[in-house]
Amino acid sequence: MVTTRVSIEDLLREAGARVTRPRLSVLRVLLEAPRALTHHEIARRVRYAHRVDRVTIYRVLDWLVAHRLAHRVASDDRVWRFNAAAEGAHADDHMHFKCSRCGGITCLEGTRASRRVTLPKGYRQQRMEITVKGLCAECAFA
Amino acid sequence: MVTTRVSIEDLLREAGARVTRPRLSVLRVLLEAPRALTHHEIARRVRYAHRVDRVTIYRVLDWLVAHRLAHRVASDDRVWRFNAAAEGAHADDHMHFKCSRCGGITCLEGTRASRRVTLPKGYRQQRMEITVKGLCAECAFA
DNA sequence: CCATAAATGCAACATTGTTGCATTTAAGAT
DNA sequence: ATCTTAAATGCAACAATGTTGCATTTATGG
Repeated sequence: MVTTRVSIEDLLREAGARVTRPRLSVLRVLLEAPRALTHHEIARRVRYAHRVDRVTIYRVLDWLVAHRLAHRVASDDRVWRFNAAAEGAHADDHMHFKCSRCGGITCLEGTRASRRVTLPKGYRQQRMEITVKGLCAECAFA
Repeated sequence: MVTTRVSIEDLLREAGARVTRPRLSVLRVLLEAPRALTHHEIARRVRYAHRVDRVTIYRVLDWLVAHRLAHRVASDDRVWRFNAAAEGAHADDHMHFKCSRCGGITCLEGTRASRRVTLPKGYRQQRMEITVKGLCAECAFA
């Protein structure tokens, strides 16, 4: 995704936030990433440009998620991953893919993670989370 | 599930393990639980009877999973949960349900978590993990 | 009862994330 | 351009979950 600095600023401003260097950097990193990134990966990329505290990055990520500029993706390795959701139109109802070799997580655009299921008596269904496990193109090739 | 002490011993012995008090206790706790338990919940129940080190419980759980006497279930709260799999026949291919209020996780017996999905070019599918979110009977009622 | 490998307990460490609080700063007001 | 102030940041300490190294204890076969 190609995004100029100006439009990243605009995204933040439209959300009603102060435009700060940590926010610009984190959002830019997410927008440029081809897949969901962990806090660790984000911090590494951000710090490559300039120093930002880990706690600040956690808080920026929380803020981005709360303001729907990013998605938070769970995984079985107990580490949150984050995706940019610049368009805001990114429905939160698709499957995710997790490579069992490199651990990378990507959204499976065009899939639907919703289906009515027969639950035990008294249970109420709200939504569904589906993760497809396998090998990504790079790991399958190697 | 009703299980006598003798049969729990047999389960361990058949798996080729020494029969020790921590293993008996942990497996018994899992067999008696109506849903998947966290390490914390297991430790609390085991220690109610006698003192066992946390590390030992982690190692017993690892051992049970490796020997297919238990299943390990991931969740978005970054905490592993464990189910007894006494029959060994418990296919590892069903959906899970997670209550968004109490956090409890149960297996949805009779469901299948496998479906072929169209992946990006070069990707290879191995399996699928499906979690249905909602309210369990108790929380839906309250 | 003995020998021994396996299991346990303990302390220390690792990773991921959170909280409290003092300091700095973006952005509107002057 | 400067000032004011709430918002954002940085830092230190803490919390939860899980792992590793190693000395001690113990279940089991002989």
